[in-house]
Parts: sequence; C-alpha cells; structure tokens
Amino acid sequence: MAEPASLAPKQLGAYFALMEAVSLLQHEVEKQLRAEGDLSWIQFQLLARLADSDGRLTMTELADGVVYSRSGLTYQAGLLEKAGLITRGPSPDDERATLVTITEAGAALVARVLPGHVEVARSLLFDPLSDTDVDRLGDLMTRIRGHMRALPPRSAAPRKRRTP
Amino acid sequence: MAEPASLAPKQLGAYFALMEAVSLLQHEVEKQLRAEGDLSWIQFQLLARLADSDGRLTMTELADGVVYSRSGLTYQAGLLEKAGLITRGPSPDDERATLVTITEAGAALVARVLPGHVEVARSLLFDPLSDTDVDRLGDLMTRIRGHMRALPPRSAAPRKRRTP
DNA sequence: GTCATGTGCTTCGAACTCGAAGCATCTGCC
DNA sequence: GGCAGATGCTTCGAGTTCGAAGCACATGAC
Repeated sequence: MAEPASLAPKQLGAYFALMEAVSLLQHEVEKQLRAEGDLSWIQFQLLARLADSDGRLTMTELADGVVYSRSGLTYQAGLLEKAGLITRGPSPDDERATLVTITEAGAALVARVLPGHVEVARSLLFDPLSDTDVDRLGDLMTRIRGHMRALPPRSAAPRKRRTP
Repeated sequence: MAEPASLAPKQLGAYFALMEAVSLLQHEVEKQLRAEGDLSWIQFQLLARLADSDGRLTMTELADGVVYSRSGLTYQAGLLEKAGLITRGPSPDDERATLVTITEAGAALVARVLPGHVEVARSLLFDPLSDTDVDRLGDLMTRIRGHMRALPPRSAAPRKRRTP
C-alpha cells in the first residue's frame, strides 16, 4: 500500500482484523436470525432494545445507538408492525412523537431466537478466547465505544442527537 | 431480556460493545471515504486489496474475505471500472475468469484518501488505547478472525470457498 | 472425443438503505 | 396570543445489496 501515514503497521493490522472479524460475525448472525426468526440484525436489535425497556420507547429513543437513519427506522418499524411484533401509537405527552410498544408475539420471538443467537456469538466469537481474553475484549470495546459516543459529530448530523 | 441462555453477562456486554463500536466506526469511515474520494468502504477495501497485490486478481480472489455476494462484487467492479479505477480483462489461464487490475488513477486515489482514512481510525479507535491495548486488540482480533475463517460454513455457501 | 458435473462471472428481480424534502407539532421570544 | 425556528416522524426517489437463475468455460470419467 502507499504509506503507513503515521499509523504503525501493528495498528493497521488490528484495525483490519477488527473490521473483517466483525463483518464475518455479523454475516453469520444475520443468517441465524433470518433462518430462525426471519429477522434482520437491525430488527433483532430493535426488538431486544424494546424488550429490555418494557416497551414504550419513542422512535428516536429506539434509533439512538442503532445509528440508522430516521427513514430506515420508519421502514423497519413498518415491517415489524405489519408482522405484529410491535405496535405504534401516539404519545400522550407529545403529539409528534410515536410510542413504540413490543407485543407478546414480539417478545416471544426474541425469546425464541435468542438462544441460537447467543450460540452463534459464542461459537464464533468466544470460542477461541480465554476468560481473561473476554475480560480484556469487553474492557477495550467498552472504552472504545464510550470514546466514540462522546465524540462531536465530525461535520455531520444537523439533527441527530439531542444535546441534553 | 428473556434469559442469558448460557452466555455470561460479561460476554454479552463485550459482544454488544464490539458490535456497536464497529458499527459507529464503520459509519464514520464511510463518511470520510465518501467525502474525500467518493468511495464506499467496500470499494476502498477492493482497491486497497488490489494495490497490495500488484493488481491482477480474479474476481473470486478479490471477493475472498470481503464476504460479499458475487453479484455485489460484479456491481461494484462495474462502478469502479466506469470510474476508471480498475480494468477488467480475460485471464490467459482460464477463459472463465476475469482478471482485475488497478489503474494508476485507482492507485492514486487510494493514496490520496488513505491519510484521512488512517486519521479517522486513529482518532476514533486508537485514541483511547495505550500501546499495550493496541497489541492486545490486534492479538485478540487476529485470533478471532482466524477462528472464523477456518470455520465450516454453517449450512450455507453451496459454492463459496474453494476447499484447497 | 464426449458427456456430466463443477466453477467463474453476470443478469435479473426484490428488498433494503439513506438523504432530502415535507408535514405536523412544540418551544421560546416578543 | 402569535410567530419563527426546532423537533419527531414519514414519504419519496435513487442507489445498493443479496440470492436465484443463467451462460460460458474447465475438468474428469468413460
């Protein structure tokens, strides 16, 4: 390649390994979710997030952290609603907001696909790792995620995150 | 969520942190590549791979590791060719194969966007890490990637990888 | 040589994603 | 109260992705 451009080869290696490994993992995860529950990774994330939060999130809260565009979320929510996994209704507090609720069917589906999902993650991601490795990976990625979340948007998102 | 299903919470946390961090990183990387070179992450990967390999790879070799479907690769190669960044020609050895070569313009483009690309990776990914952390991350992800690559396809890819 | 099967790539249709534009509501300032 | 700008969500169009089907060549058995 042209030049290292101030990133040590070790770092470049780590970077590419990270990206490729996650890409492979995501691919396998999608396959499992599609096969067992006819869900995409995003749909699963949305349902899981709802299941965690007792249902009742606004669209924006739901999107937060799932990085997706608003329109994409609308689309996915439409699919999930049509499939009977979630419900959308107006918020009593804010007429503009849409409150999303997970249905019983939705919760049941999450519960059904979760074991297989976890199994894929275990066999692909954690199999070659020791307990210490898992700790380190968790620590590293948590720190990195925190760092990224805290960053000022790089020139983007004119309307993305509420500044609290 | 329903149940941990035999994955320790620590592992689940590591898993989700990993997925989210990479998702964020990829998003930013795409933005930079789009802004500075009008490239997608896949296109950049393809060009970088070609630049590394003295050009001259078959479509399948090029796709290998970039996980994409063959048709997607055909599509992307079409775009890159139209943009004058690569050339496609028949292979002398195998009439079926298409040999892909990177052009000067393609190599120049990679060289042009690389510094910015590296800078994004540095500031998002490596900024909160010490040298030791980088070593560990590289080690972990390299092992994980190796593990995943070696796996038997889980029921998929009837025609995906040559078995050497 | 010839036929069956495997492999390399492309074409096709359907599904998904994003950003820009649009509509409705909310908030703050006057 | 009323108006300007911000915010929440949706619609729309263009671009991208994938899997299945299809075509062309290669390889091995006979």
